[in-house]
Formats: sequence, structure tokens, C-alpha cells
Amino acid sequence: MTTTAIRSNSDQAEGGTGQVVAHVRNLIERGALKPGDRLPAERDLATQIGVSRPTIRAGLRTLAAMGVVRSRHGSGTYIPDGPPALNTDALSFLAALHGFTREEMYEARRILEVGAAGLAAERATSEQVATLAEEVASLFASMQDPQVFLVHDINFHRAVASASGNPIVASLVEMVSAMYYESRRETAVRASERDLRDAAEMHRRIYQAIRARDAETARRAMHDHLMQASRHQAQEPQPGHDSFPRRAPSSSSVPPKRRARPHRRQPSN
Amino acid sequence: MTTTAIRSNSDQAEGGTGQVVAHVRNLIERGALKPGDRLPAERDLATQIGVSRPTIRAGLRTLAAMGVVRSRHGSGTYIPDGPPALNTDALSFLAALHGFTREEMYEARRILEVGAAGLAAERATSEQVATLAEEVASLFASMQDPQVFLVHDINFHRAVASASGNPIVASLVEMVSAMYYESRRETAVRASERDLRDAAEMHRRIYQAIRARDAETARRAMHDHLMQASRHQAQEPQPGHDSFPRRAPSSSSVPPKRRARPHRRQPSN
DNA sequence: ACGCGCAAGTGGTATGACCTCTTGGTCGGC
DNA sequence: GCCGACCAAGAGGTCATACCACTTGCGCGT
Repeated sequence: MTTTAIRSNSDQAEGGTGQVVAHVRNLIERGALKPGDRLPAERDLATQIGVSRPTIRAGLRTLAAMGVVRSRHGSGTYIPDGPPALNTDALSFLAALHGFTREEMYEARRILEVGAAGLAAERATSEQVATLAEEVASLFASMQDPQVFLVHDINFHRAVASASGNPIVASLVEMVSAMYYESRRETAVRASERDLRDAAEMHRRIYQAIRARDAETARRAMHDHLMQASRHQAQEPQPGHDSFPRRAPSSSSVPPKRRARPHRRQPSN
Repeated sequence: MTTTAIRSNSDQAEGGTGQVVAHVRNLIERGALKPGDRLPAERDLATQIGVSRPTIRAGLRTLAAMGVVRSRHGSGTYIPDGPPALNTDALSFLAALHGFTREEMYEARRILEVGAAGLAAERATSEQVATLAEEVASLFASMQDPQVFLVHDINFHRAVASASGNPIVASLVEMVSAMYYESRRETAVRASERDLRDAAEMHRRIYQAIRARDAETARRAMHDHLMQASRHQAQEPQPGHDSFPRRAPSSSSVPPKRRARPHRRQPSN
């Protein structure tokens, strides 16, 4: 019975750069840094913490990649305000690395967004409902341009997530949506106008259920929408495999589906 | 009707460091880099891409923060194998920054893990079921030590997520679990032994449903478990607010719940 | 009073050096 | 002949310094 320790994967408790991350974290937890604030200049931080500027920059870059800070050339390093936002690229990289399938993406979206739709029906403000209405209108208005349609499609789903009132759920949906957009952008042109009309209609139903404060109908509508989208996309002409890594050709016959991912062990350093 | 552009939040198409990230991304998409591989040495990458070593290091640090690569002192920079893993610290930072409430965390967990439990019931391998059984046993065995109990608690939920067979869902659960662990670690000692026994029992029910391949029961059991845990925790002695930022005292009366987060705009640079 | 421009300040990059750690090969002893 | 200790090459980590690019706001000139 192994009592596996829980460790952050970027465990930088020691080392200069981890010192920087920890310092900023302390500032945040002490309330000295709030969203919108500007951090001290790198050269100042260097003298404060007692490390060199390159080390400071390394730590700040780590924080920037996490979405905790944002550097603006010539101006300073700031903590972004607005809703909390994770780095959306991370999931896209993992998708490219591990070859996530469309079905897996839709499955993840279904789990997340069905829940988000239910919450949105219970809590959406009138402004958020208005935003949803606008995006639905944009969907119907862009049925002849799959690329523009896709943008409004994603925007609608992000708006639903935002209307859920739960910033964590909203952040996760943002990540998954960004990954989906990345992988869908190239193939979106293959969607038939009939499919787009269906999709627009289903978005409208989701919107109406949220507006009517009917959580269960909203959940079902979101579920049906994502199921149908997944089915439609599976029927489209051969997907461009070029964006996904191809397995190295092996002498033995390649398994037809996906192979399980064995945990090749790696030294812990 | 704004056609909001969809941009990655770490949009580094230009600039030296973004060049490095893009280069590695190309290597991945071309299949030249697979999980477990080692990247060229920093000094070599520098000459290949045509930038200096600090720039290379900046790009690699960004990738490391995303969980795409992992540097090991004295050995090299590698692409982690094993299941895809996002950086779990990011959510913890956002939690500290924006003061996520426990209710929001449980809500997010409910959405994600109820779905994961359903999938796990449909797909878990016998090995994964065995892992779940072990963790359940560890839970019953550690009821007198809340800290150890918490570790096995989290491990059980991670195992369920892994058994879902969906690596995206598993990654998201990992993130949320890590954040939850961070915020719960300090207050876990307050849990009564009776609550721990209840919790262990509910984990056992989840396990049994998954083992029985009963998806709907697994979903309900997970839902009930997280609901009850949320309720119990709300009843515990005053939670240590010290890890969460306190709002600056304002002259006007503070709204009782949480105020909406206005999007203070910030220059786009 | 208004606007233009310059200068101070800030992040971004480059160079080069040195340190620590890992790793694998080699040499010695058993 | 085998095994262990040592060492050296190579990798990432840090530092110091300089210079470049961009932003911002103050102040000068009109």
C-alpha cells in the first residue's frame, strides 16, 4: 500500500528560480499583490530576493506561463485582472504530443459543459443571457462561413461557461475550448451548411433553456448538441491527420485503435 | 456583434522566446519529438535556431511550466512520458489570487468527477479496479490520521479519473485535485473521525459501483460523496482564512457574498 | 494652454564565464 | 574475470554585464 506523496510537478522549493516563484506566491497570499497590480521591476526584485536578474526572469517566465503574471515590454510585469485564466496552450501541446482523439475532446467537453450549462441556467445574469443571445444571432448570421461560425461557436460555449458563475469551471472550459479550436480550425471548412444550421438551432435551444432558468433542459440540450456535433464530425471526409503525430511504423501490425499508455518510468532526478 | 478573436494567452509568434516554443512545437507535430525523448542540448538548440542560450532557456522554461518538457540538472531536457500532465500549480495560484471558495472547488470537482466516475464504471481495467480497492483499504486504515487520510482520499479520486480512460479528463481532475489538496491540507486535522468513517464508506460505494460496471450508480455515489463532503466541511470550526486574500476593508458595507469580478481593462501592449 | 519630443525606466536579448550535477567509461583492486 | 571507485566530459543552473527595444510621462518649446 504505497502512500504516494503529492508533489507539485514544478516543485521548485529550493533553487534560485523556485525562490522567486515562492516569493511572489508569498506576496500574493499576504495580499500584497492583487489582480491588476504591478510587480516591482526585475532589477529591484533581484536585489530584494538576493539573486541575479536572469534568475528573476526565469521565475517570472514560469509564472507568466502559468498565467499568474504578464510582462509588458517597456512597461512592467503585471498581474492580469479580469476573470482567472489558465494558460490555454498547455492542453494544445499535450494534444499534439499524445494525439488526443476528437471523441476524447468531445467527451471532456460534454462532462464540463453539460455541468456548466446547468449552473448557467440557475445563475446567469441578464447581461450574460444577453451575450448568449448575441452569439446565437451571430451563429445564424455566419452559417455560410464555417470559419467565422466556428469562432462564434466557441464564443457561445465560453459565454455559457462564464455564465456558470464558477471561475474554476470557466477556466477549464476555456482550456478545453482553446484546444478544440486548435484542432478544429483546419477541418471546419468541411462542415456542411446543413450541419451548421442544425448546430445553430441547438445553440438556440441551449440559450432558451438558460434564459428560462430550466437547468435540466439546458443540460440535456448541451449534451445533445455535443453528441450530435461529435457524430457529425465523425462522418466528415477524412480528417487531416497531418496535425497529429503519426506513430513510427513498426514491423508488427499496428493496433487499429489507440494503444494503452504504459508508464515508462523515468529517473526522478 | 463583436467577432472576438481567439488568441492563445501566451501568444509568442514573434520574439526570440516564442520562436523557441514554436520550434519545439514543430518538432512535436512533425513527430520528431515523442514522450520520453531527450531534446538537444541548450547550446545546440541555440545554434540551430539562431538565438542565444538565455533565449533558449526562456523558451524551455515556458514549456517546462506548461508541463511539455522537464529539465534535469546535469542530464538534459526531456519530454515526460507517462500520462499527459498539466502543471497543477497554475490553478493553485489562481485560487490564491482570486480567492476561490470551497463551494466553488467542490462544484468543479462534482462536475468533473461525477462524469469521470461514470466513464470509469464503463471502462476501468481490472488493474485500475484493483488500485481503487487498495486506496479504499488505505482510507479505512488511516481514519485516525486525517493527513494520511487526505492523501489517500485524493489518490482515490485521481485513480478514478485515470480509470475514466480519458486523458483530458484525467489531467483536469489532477489539476483540481492538486488545488483542493493545497487548500485542504491545513484544515484537514479538523475533520472528525466520524466524518472520515463516513467518507471512507462513501468511497467504498463508489468503488463497488465502478467494479459492478454500474455507471449511473457510480455517478450518484460520487455526487453524493462530494455533496456530503462539502456540507461537512462547511460545518467544521472556522476555516483558516489565512491562506486566502482578504478583501481590503472598504468604507461602504461589504457585500455579504462574493461580488462579481469586473473586467478592469488593461492596455493590450 | 497645448502638443511634440526626448529621456528615464522597464522588459528582452546577447555574451561569456563559472558552478553543480549527472552519466558513463576507465582503471584499479579484489 | 568481475566489481567497485574514481574521474572527466557534458548537461543544465546561475551570475555579471552590456546593450537593445519599447513605453511612458515629464518638460520644453511653440
